[in-house]
Amino acid sequence: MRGHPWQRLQLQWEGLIAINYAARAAGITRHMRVHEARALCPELQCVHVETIGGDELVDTKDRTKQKACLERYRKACIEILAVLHKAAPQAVIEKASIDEVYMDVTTMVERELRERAQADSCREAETGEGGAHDWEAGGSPVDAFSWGGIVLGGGPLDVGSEFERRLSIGANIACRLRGAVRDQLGFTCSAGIAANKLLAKVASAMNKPNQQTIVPPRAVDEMMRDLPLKKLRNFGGKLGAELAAMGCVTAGQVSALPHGQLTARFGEERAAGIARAVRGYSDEPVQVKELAKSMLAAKSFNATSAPAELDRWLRILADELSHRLTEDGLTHSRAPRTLSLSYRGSNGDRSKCCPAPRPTKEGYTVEALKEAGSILLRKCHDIYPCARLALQASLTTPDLLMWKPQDVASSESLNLNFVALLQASDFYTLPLSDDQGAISRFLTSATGDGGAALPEAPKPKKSGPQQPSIAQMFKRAAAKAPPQGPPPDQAPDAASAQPPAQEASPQSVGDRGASDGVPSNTPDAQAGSVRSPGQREAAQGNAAKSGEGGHTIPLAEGRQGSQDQPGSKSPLLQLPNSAGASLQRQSLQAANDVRSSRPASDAQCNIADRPDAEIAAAGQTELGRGATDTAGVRQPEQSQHPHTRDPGDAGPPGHPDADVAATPCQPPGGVVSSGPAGGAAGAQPECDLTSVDVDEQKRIMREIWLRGQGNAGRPGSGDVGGESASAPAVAGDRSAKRGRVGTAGSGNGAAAKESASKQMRISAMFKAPKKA
DNA sequence: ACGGGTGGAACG
DNA sequence: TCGTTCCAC
Repeated sequence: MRGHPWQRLQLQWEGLIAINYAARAAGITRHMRVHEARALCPELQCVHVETIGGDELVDTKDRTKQKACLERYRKACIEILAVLHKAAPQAVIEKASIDEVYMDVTTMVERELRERAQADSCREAETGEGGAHDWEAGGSPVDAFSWGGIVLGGGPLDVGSEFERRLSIGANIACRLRGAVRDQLGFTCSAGIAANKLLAKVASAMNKPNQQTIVPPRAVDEMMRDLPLKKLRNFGGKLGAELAAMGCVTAGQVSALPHGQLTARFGEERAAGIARAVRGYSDEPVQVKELAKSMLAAKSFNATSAPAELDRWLRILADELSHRLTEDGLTHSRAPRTLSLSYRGSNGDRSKCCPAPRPTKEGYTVEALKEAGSILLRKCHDIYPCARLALQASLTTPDLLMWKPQDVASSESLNLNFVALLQASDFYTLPLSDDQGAISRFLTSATGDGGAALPEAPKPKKSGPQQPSIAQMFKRAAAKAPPQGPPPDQAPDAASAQPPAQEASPQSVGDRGASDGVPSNTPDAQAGSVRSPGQREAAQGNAAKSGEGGHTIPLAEGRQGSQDQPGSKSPLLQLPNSAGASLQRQSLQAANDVRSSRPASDAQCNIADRPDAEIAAAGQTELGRGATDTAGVRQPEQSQHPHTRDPGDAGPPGHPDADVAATPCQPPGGVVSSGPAGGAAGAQPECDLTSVDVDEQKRIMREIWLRGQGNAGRPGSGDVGGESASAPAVAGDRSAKRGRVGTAGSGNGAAAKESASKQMRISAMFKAPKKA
């Protein structure tokens, strides 16, 4: 609703689906009909969700002909994530929903703590005065208390408590983040700052429009006592109903239940989980999560038994899905694994699924998907009368990356986690633009051919000499961009000379949209603007050479003369986000998977609600990490009620407090490290694609991708270290950067093996989905 | 008139 | 491991 009168609400068909706070104050609620709402507020303006299908020229939203399209909100979500990444480069970010994120800002908090300590000791040395930081005077880089937020249990925060000092820094961060989102995108949000995700989420909802709430551990008991159970995540459904049947409406009431009653009803394990949750304890880690694992296009309609009707809807669903899938493939280098058709038929909701069809050289066409859907549909014998159809694809995880968890900077010393939940309820009331968006355009311009908007696919031609190498493609593209691109004669050959050091490009392609405060709505810019933490780190490490927005990846094809010589430079491509981004994102995911098996404390932010979303954050001490903590910070606070810990002395079975070997955190040499080794490993890019037109970048990425797909079916193609230009190397590990791409040759055997195996997985990714 | 998406657990 | 259903949000 940015820039629009508060009266505007969002409408879907006849019902209101997003109600801003001003309208709520007027008594308008969700699901109200327009005329009902207007009775309460005559000047009310409603905006319909964007739709696809039907006749686009007739502006009337027709439920019987069109389906809602949420693309705008997915894009906005990506924009928000990009802003958060930029504003909090070290944070672990978990996208919890389209308008919520959790952020673990532990490392940022600890860095701040270290800097303050350092400043203190400097001052002490200079002035001879005491070194204690003057928290209240705000002499720190960031004044701890100017942006705090609402402190539960009564403020201000206690500067005598280390934990509360951490919370205050977390609150500063949350506040800065909210400001960045608001300034750059126009969305307001709320936040909760607490010791774990559970508390942060609850807190973020406590003071709603555009505020943030801090939960010091001392306030938890009171906070939980009267908290309605439904406000607790996972307690809103059946579980909540069962507990209600046992006479419990608040979390406190459940806490007060006799021990045996819970276990009798739910069993030992589940009861323990419930008991912990209602007391505000949680050790669920914040996990790097930004990529959707599945995609769904669905439509409900009046029950019909006409096959042609279903066929028509199926086409519309396939159309939407095909474009989303193609876009996803291009930006994240992955493909759908399964395709499933869900329907509401005579026996209720059912589904059928099959391996996803492989993309043709047109990418994912409407036809391919629709055909697959039709086949599934024929297997549904109880489908008529049908009142709903949904086409869903599960996506492969691009496990391109095999970084060890310890390679990932953000996995270091987690003593305090923060989660930011970004909720933009106003999200759903974004004004419509004149531009209907890419998907609509596809539909209107090419009814029978959803691929019309895609560029002409190059003939895959068996890897003949006439097919330009990937390196050549990029080189040519770069050469075609004279204004910014390096002179053609300076773009070195893939196998020979080293390029001159790249100047840091002022801005990545992906940054352009958000950095100037003008939200960009083009798919290209959007896709490019997301950056994983890992990618950011890599970008920082190589900033001087690579340019901030690009990601350097080694080129797989062709022989590389000096592959195994230490310090030799492998030819590298400078890609704008896309493939490189997913690489590192995955590695972080892997790291987090590991981390989740040990005790981790978390904190969380919660950004919610448009005209004002909100951020919640939580902080807490981590248990189970000892002297190996790389930060060297020993937490004295464990007795101070870190809320990831169980109330009792002895943790219940499976409690994370159990001994867990601490994983020493090593800098990811060559990837994140900026030291000599890392610097050497970071070979110069062959050409800087950030200077190339975005469309051209996409076209190339698409070609690479399709090439890989095309090879998939051919036996023997796409092999590791092959000479063919089939599978592009998309790798970011150290050994690859040393030029060991695709070979299992000399040098460190293990490293070579690792590299080879990685290469294999990369190739596999470009092949057909399993069991195609 | 609870529509349109997501993610995850459980189960055969 | 796969296909399917159910659940929660």
